[in-house]
Amino acid sequence: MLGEFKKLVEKKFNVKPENQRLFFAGKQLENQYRLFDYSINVNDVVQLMVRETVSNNESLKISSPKVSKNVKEETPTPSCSSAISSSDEDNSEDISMDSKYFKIGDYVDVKDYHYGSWFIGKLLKIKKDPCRVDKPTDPKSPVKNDGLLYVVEILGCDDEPPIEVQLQHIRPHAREIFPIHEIKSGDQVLMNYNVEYPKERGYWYDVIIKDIKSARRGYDIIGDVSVGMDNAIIKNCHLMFLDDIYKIKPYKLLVDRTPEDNKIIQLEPTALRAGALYCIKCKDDMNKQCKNCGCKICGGKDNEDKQLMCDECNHPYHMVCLTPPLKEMPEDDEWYCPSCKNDENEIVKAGGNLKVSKKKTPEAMSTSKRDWGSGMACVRRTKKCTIVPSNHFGPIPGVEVGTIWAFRVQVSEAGVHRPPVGGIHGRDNQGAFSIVLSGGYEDDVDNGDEFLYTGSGGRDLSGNKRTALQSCDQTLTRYNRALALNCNANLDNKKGSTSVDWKKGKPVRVVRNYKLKKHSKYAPQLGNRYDGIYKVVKYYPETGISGFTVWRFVLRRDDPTPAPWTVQGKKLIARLGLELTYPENYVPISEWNNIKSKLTSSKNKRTLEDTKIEDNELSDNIESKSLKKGYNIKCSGKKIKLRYELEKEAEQLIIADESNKKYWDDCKELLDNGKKAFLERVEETFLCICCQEIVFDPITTDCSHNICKGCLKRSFNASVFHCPTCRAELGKTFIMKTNNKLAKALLYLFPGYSADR
DNA sequence: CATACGGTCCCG
DNA sequence: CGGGACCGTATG
Repeated sequence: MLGEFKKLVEKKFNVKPENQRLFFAGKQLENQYRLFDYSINVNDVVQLMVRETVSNNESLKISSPKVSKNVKEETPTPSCSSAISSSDEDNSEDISMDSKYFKIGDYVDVKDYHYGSWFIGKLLKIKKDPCRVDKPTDPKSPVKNDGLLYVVEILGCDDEPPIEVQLQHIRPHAREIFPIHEIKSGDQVLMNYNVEYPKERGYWYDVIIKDIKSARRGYDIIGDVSVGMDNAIIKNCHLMFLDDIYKIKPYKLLVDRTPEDNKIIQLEPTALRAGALYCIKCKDDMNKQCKNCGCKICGGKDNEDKQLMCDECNHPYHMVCLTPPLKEMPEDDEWYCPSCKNDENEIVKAGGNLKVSKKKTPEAMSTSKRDWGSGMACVRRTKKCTIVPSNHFGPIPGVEVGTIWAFRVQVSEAGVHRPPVGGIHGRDNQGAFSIVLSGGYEDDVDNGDEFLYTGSGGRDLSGNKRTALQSCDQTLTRYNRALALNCNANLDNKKGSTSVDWKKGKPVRVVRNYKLKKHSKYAPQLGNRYDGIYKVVKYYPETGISGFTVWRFVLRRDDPTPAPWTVQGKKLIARLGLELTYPENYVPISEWNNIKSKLTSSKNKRTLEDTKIEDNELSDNIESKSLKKGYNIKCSGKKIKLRYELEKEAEQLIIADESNKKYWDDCKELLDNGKKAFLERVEETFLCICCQEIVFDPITTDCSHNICKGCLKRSFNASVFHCPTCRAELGKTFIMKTNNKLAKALLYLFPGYSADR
C-alpha cells in the first residue's frame, strides 16, 4: 500500500507522510491504492511535492538552468539589477574597506546572475547593497552575504557593463590547473560544461567529481554540475574538457594575505578560460565561410559593418547579398530578413520602404475602433503549464486547494482550467478535466460540497459573442458529452445517467469565480479559486428556466483537502499564505479597482451577505428541481436533520450581543442542521481575521467586525489604525473596549476555547 | 474550422 | 452608473 511507501519516503527525505504529495505520470498517488495500481515499475521516477504546513517555507524547488548559447538577453530584473546600465552613472560611495576578503584590483571568479556560471573579472568597486536581499547561496559556500555589493568587470566582454554581485558569488580567481591524474572522486573543481550541448564547450561551472575511469585514451570523468543561480545540480554529467580543470581557490581573509598572495591575486590573468563557442558549426573559425554564424546568404564573415541583423531570427545578412541589394543602412530600427518578413511585396521594396513592422497593419488586424491594448480582456497567455498534459485528470501538482487568481488567463497558465473563456475543459471522447462556476448559467445551483452544473451550448453566439441567453435546446455533445463521460455510468445522451459508485468517476477540477457570488455563498470574494476535485454523480436533461432543454450535472466534492469555505480550509489557506494573485507586472485598470473598493467598503459587504442563500434552501432547490422531473436524489434519505435547540442560557447570551445580531441570526439558521453544523458556523463567523482563531477578548468595531483585542493592539503598535477586515479607518484614539457580551456567548458555546492563549 | 461562464469599452 | 456590444485567444 502507498502508506508504507510514504513511510519509506519519510525515512529517505525526512518528510512526514501527511505532507507528501506524490505524483506519477501526472497523477497524484492516493493512499488507498498500491504502486501496482499506478503501473509504477522499478526505476520509474515518482515526483515528490512537499506540502507546506509550517511557517518556514521549504518547498521542493525544481529549477532549470537557462544558458543561452549565443544571444545575451537583458537581465529582466528592474530592481536590484545585476548589471549597471551604462548610461546611468554609478556614483555610490566606495566602501572597499568594509570587505574582509577582497580589495579593488583583485582578479576574481564571479558568478554571473544571468548565466549562473563563473567568469573571470576584475574587482572595480565595493559598495553598500541597497537591496540587502540575499541571493541564493550554494549551501556549501564558505561565505555568506556581507551586505556589500562587488562591482566586477567581466574580462573579455569589453562592451558589457560591469556586474554587481554579493560576496558569495565572487571568489579568488582560479588560476591553477588541476592535473587530471591527481583528481579523485569527491573533489570539487571548476570545469567547462555545456548544458545544452554536453559534447560542446560551454561555460564554467563547479563540479563535484563522482567517478574517474581510465578510458582507451585518457580519462572518462563523471560529475555533478552545479548550474544556475539557485545551484541546481545536474547529476552524472559526462565531462568532456579534461585538459583545463581548475582548482577552486579558497577564500582568504585580507588580514591573512601575504605580499605574495597579493601579487598573485592582483596579477592580470595571462589567458582567459576558453568559453562557449559562438558557433558550433564552424567552431568560430573566422576564416571559414559559415551560413550559421556568417551571412545567411553567402556565409561570409567579412564586412561586419555592412551586415544587417534580422530582428526576428538574429542572423546576419550582407546588405549586398540581399535581392535587391541594399545600398544604405535602413533608417528604421527594425529590420527583418526575407524569410522572417511577412509581406513579400515589402521585401521587393526593401530599398525604398522599410517602415512596415512585423506586426499586422491596423487595418488587417481588426475593424474595431476600440482599444484592446490595456487590461486583461484579450490578452495572450504568457506561460503554459507543461508539468502535466492538457488532458490530465486530477489535481495539478503544486497547486493548492484555495489558490486564487485574479483572471481566467492565469488559471489557464496554471494548468488548472485551460480555456480562456469556456466553462468546461474536456474532450468528447475522454472526459472533462476541469470546470468553472461563475454564475453565467441561470440554472446552476451551488451548495458547496455538491452543486448542480449546467452544460454549455444552446446559445446563439452570432455576432462574435461569448455568452448569450439560452435560445435553443442543449445537446449532449462536445463539452457536455465530455463531462458526462466523467460519470461512473454508461453514457446515455437521451435520458442521462446516474453513477453506480460516484467516487469511481473521473475527477474534475473545480474553480469558482467571484461572479458566482450573486447566486452562491461559496464563491470567493474576488478572482477565481481552485476548490479541489469533484466527481459527476449524475446527469440528465431538463427544461431550464429559459424553457429550453439544458443538461444538468450533479457534482459532489471528493477531495482530501478541506474546502476553502470551511474553518479547516480557511486555516489551511492562512497557513499556506494563499492570497489573490495578479499577473506579473499587472497594472490594475480603474474598473478593477472599483470592484475591489466595493468589497472593502462595509456598506456593500452587508448587502452581499443579505443575498446569501442558505444551505437547506439550496438542497431543497436541487431536490425540488430534480423531483419535478421524477429524479430522486439519494442523499436526501441519508440526511439526518437533528435540530439543535439552543439552551436557554445560550439563547439569552446570544440575544444580549445586540451588536452582532445579524451574525448570530445567520448562525441560528444552521440550528436545523444540528449542533455540529451550528458550531462550525459560529466558529467560522467569529474567526479573527488576524490570527484565524475564534476571536478572544473581542472588539466589535463600528463597521461590525470582530477582532481579538490582542490582534488589534498588535496592528496599532505597527501604526496601522484601520479595521483589519474592511480597512475602515478606526483612528489612533479608537478605544478598545471588549465586547463582553460576545465574549460570554462564545465562551458558553466553546468552553475554555481560549485556554491556550 | 466552431465554440466558449472574459473582460473592457462605450453608450444611454 | 450599469448593461450591452464585441474583441483576441485557446481549445477541440
